[in-house]
Amino acid sequence: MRENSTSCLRVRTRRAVKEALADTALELFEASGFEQVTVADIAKAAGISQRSFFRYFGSKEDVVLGDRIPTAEEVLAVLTPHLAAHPAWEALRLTVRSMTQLMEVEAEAERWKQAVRLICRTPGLRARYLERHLAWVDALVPELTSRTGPGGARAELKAQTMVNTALSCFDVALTRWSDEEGEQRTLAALVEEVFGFVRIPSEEAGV
Amino acid sequence: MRENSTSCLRVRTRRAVKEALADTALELFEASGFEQVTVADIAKAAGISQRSFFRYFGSKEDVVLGDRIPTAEEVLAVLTPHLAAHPAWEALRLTVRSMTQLMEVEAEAERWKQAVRLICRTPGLRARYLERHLAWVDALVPELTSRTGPGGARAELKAQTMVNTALSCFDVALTRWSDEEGEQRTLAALVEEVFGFVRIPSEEAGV
DNA sequence: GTCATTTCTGGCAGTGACTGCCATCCTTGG
DNA sequence: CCAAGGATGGCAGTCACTGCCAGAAATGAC
Repeated sequence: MRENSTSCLRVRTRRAVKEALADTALELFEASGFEQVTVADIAKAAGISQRSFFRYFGSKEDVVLGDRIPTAEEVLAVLTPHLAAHPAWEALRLTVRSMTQLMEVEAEAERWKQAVRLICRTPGLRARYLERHLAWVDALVPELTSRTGPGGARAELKAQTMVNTALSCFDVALTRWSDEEGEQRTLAALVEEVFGFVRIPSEEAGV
Repeated sequence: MRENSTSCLRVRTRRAVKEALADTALELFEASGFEQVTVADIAKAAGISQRSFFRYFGSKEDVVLGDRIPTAEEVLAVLTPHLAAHPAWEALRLTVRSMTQLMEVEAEAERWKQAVRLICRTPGLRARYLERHLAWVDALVPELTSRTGPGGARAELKAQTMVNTALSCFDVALTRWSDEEGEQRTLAALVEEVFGFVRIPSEEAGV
């Protein structure tokens, strides 16, 4: 197949350029702050045109948030099996824990940590980050609604509450994790601790 | 005093113009969607220059979010007395309930409802809205930290979790409320129901 | 009423993020 | 070597937003 060999090499090059571009940009952001750095600055530092920058990243914010954040489909794929074997809140906890492990293992932990710190420090980025969370909520709620009890509207309300609460817990853990410099605490351990603060009584076994 | 009489009249005019401007803009947003409407459109429809628009609203998003959303200081002022008389989680619940009542009473309920619907429908607005929530979190967490237990870092972590969870509950209730057309359910009642799903065990009375 | 001060206003130019279009490469498979 | 397709750069244009400036209007002191 022609397309295969072509893309095999092209894709690799493309990915390498994208990686280098992200490195350059993050370095500049770290030094001068996200908003102070213009796209023109990044492009010049990376030796490409401004136009090409937007061929690699849909927006300036994408350089930071980029592909690091799982899509709604990925999260849903993690949730579904857990949901088959556990009650709803437990399944959410396990899902969040699985995601943290994905993030830490990938040898990009330090870069991800740097990105999260940048996100927490920049309101605009933080907002975009939360926007992605919303996509997760929309994807997870329907899956959960049927499991949270009988009542239609009430079940959906509870599902929304649970998902939002779980993501809040994740957010708190992630923020704290990115701030801890000296301590070696695992993100997963922080998630466990934060989830330990919250109880969601189950209604599945009867009222 | 000269400045007093001046501002007394000027401020009133200014407020009226701002109100009319917001009405015009919301009408356009409702009809064509937030992103489809340009600032130039709003200005033309309101009969002012584009430049003047930005003298009344700091950004296009401010027309929707505007002054409707309480500031961090206001929320803190509501929380503090509750915190003196109740355990932390209970105080947060009462605080959220108080805020809902503020929003419903003000005879602007329908307009606020319309705004919330617009916010929920527009990702960018939703993100900005959540950004304001973050300001609340930053303001409320310090006040709560001392009340959530003895341990320093752990207490702060728990406080962050509680505040974020409470705001999630508020958010879920508000979203549902804005969607309900026929039903006459109170926002406060919805808040009660949503908070009913969540338990935050207190550690204050001993480990 | 007159005058000086303050405030509001529109216009204009400029920045910064982003997009569409087009000409030009440069790689790749045949 | 050649044709096809992807990658690139440049250019013009949109949109949100800002600073600057000059003119109009309201305001307060006299």
